[in-house]
Amino acid sequence: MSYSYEYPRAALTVDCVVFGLDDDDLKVLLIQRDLPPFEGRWALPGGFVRLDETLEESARRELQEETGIENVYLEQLYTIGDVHRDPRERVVTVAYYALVKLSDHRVRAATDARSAAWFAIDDIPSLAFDHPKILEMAHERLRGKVRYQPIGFELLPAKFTLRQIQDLYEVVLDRPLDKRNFRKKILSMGILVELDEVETDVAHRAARLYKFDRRGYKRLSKQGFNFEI
Amino acid sequence: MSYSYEYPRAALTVDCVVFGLDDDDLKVLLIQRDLPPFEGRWALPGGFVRLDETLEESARRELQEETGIENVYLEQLYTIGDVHRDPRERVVTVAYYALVKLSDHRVRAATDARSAAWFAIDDIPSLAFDHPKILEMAHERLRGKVRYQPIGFELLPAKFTLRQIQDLYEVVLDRPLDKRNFRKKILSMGILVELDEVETDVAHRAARLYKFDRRGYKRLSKQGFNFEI
DNA sequence: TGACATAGTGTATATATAACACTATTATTC
DNA sequence: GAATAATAGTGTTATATATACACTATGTCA
Repeated sequence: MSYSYEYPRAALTVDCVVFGLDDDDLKVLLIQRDLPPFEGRWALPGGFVRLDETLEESARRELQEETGIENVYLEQLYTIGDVHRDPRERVVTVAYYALVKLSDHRVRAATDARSAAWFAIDDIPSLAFDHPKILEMAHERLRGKVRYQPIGFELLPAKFTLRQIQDLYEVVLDRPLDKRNFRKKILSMGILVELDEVETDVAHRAARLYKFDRRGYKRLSKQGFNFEI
Repeated sequence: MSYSYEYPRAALTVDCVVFGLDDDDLKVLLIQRDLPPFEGRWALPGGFVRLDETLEESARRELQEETGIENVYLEQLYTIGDVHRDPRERVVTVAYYALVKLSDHRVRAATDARSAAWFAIDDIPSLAFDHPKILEMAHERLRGKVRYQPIGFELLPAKFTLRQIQDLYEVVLDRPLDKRNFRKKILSMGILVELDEVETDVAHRAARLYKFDRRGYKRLSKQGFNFEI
């Protein structure tokens, strides 16, 4: 079976930059290519867009097929259409990125990929295509995003400590934050609810638990507030 | 002549949201469609991506062909790929936006378009496809961008007054700004050079002229500084 | 020379950010 | 059960930034 068109068409793909939050490390999910071009090289998970799915659905499906990862919140990053970015033919790719909690997502390789694995952000192997550029872009966007939007609450358990949020921010921003200032700021935003519980099974003073107040969060997001930490 | 592929492919288009800065009005460039679907309806200028041009080159070419406008600085906005956004077949579009000085750009209609014209941002006719959504997105992005980057210096003449920049910002932000605070802020950024000249041919005290300091600007952009007005 | 139109200027207040160190609580160990 | 270890939790001060606000200066034109 083949499909004909009056004018030539570019192939359309999606690529995903999935950042994984380790306890104190930011990692990226890569797959090892099983087919030419760049056979054997590491690359961003991704693949061809089908006609019956939206771009985001494509990204989600490819991610699932190639790495086994599901249920992530993807955000569109950029569309790259340089004429010769793929040696075979014209390929335009829509890049997405996501931030997930690493421990929630055991990877497993599947179709089209020899294997999938997490790599520390500052120890990335040589990548296929223009994927280094895409990865760099996504990393920059992630760091930028943190500055004006609270991120990552979906990465925390339902109940969490303030220290856990701070760790999350420190990993993404890659710098230490002042505990008192951080707590002041994040509490003043009114998106956390203090619970009547503390953490258990720790060999030191137990920290208070909080939960995320989705309604307060939505109210703030609409106002386009600043989240300078 | 026809082109065949093993798998079906989406058509790939670009669409341009060009904002035009009038003296005290923000306008948008639209074309009237000359062909079905949506024949006769107003729409964003745009069209199919050719295989030998990048996405941005496509956008630039379509803009030139349909409206006669050239030499604008386009920025990628978003890629929209809803499955049924075009009634004919699957069409994925990469949207770009730009801000230009309206008086510099006389429009003239051309291929595929009955006519091209500027419309005030709050008086937009019913648009084809999902173009209302794209326009809304671009408008939001433009307003957001102003907040953290100095914009629009390329829209001013080589020598300009502080009042002219302030007008520009007031139009984009759609609210009045305090003259003293604005001047303080913009001068403190070190991207303007005070000239030894004043404007001429005005029926009142002449304002001092400034020019834009490109080097200072580049230095600042790299640091990702804030430009809250 | 007086009316007009816009240029140009400074201060006080409120708010946000940044820097900084000690006490409190709990589990564990001896 | 006292000492130790580990992290939780807490306020103040200094500095920088943002906001609000009104009058004088200078030129043109009638």
